[in-house]
Amino acid sequence: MPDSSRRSCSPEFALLGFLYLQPGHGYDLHRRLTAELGEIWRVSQSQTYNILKRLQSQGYLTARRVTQEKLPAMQTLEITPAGRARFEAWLAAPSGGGVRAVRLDFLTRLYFARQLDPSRLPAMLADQTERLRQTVARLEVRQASGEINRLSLQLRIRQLRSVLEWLEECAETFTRTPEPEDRPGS
Amino acid sequence: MPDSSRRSCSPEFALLGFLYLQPGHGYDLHRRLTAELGEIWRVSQSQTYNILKRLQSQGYLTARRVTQEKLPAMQTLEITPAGRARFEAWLAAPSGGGVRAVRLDFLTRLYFARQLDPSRLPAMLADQTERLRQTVARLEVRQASGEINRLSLQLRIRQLRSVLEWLEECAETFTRTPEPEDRPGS
DNA sequence: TATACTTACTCACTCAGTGAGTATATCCGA
DNA sequence: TCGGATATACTCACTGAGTGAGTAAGTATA
Repeated sequence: MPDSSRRSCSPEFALLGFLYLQPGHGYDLHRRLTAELGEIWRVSQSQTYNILKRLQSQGYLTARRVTQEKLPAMQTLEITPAGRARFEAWLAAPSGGGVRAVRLDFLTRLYFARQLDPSRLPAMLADQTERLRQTVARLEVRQASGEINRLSLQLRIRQLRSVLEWLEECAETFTRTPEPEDRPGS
Repeated sequence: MPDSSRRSCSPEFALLGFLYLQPGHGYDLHRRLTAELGEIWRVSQSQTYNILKRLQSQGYLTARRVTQEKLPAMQTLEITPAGRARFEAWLAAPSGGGVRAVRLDFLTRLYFARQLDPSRLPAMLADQTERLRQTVARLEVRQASGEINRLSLQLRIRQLRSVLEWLEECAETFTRTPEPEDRPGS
């Protein structure tokens, strides 16, 4: 794994989540991913297929070939019980305490929690805030050797603080609009 | 490539840069990387070797086997003219306008520019600031569909703004201490 | 009638990254 | 003195991230 606390560095849980909500096929899942979470995950079509293939080989999805009248044949993907369990575990577990984890993992969890269990949103936001505070505290006492390492550390701390501010704004947004209106697939 | 503007998503230029300054071998380069730029690049030893092997296969480095009296044999790596050119081009070219580019690419360039041509530092900082301002401006007019995409966009803008603040602090640091005292390899 | 787009996917490739393993030498304490 | 920890210096096999081009059909458009 690249740097730190990478539970999911690819949109695998987003894809799993779409299929948790309803079955679908690769082409469509890619479109939904870019439409619904395009500011979070920027993946190519082939990469989407790569991930789906892996999820399938790991037993989280099953595929069924469907021939269509006029359009090319497609593989309808369905989530397995193992896949459902995996997704639920992911959704319930906290995200990491880094910037990246918030930008990717946490935001994706927000997206699904909003649709599946909006009552958990305040707790999720509070937990994440706490986690980030801990990370900041840890970095603040850390000493780096050399000017560049010090600057890098300062940058990371600043970044984390701005995530904390953003989380406050987030909390506001969700208390203002407790019910999601723009449900996907409608 | 993962998300956006990834000129160098691995410490290849840092390694090339170390060898630009003086020849060395893999083990030592990895140690220097973690010591000098450990807050920027967090790579395993084997990954360092992977990158070095690639640089070698691309003709930017040459290796020479050296047998030692008591210690294991090692490969001394030397930069080629093509490698020097590549490094110089990288050092002179601007970094991307994203957070990641600053955290990785730009900071690494700062590290080397400080040693090789400190007079360019103010210009580098100014250029990078300008680039980031442009990115912010671009994102501010962009509209995202859906609450989550909007939140993600707001987060990115906040992140960029905090990088801008950090750049100001950076400029201060470098005007206060124009001469680097902690040169490596001394 | 040509051509360009949409649907739906496949393939071959490079790069990122890890974790364990190998082999030798030195140091340090019981 | 003997055994274990640590340092030097790499290697290997593996999974996963990511791209870009290609394929093959139907459908709209000019």
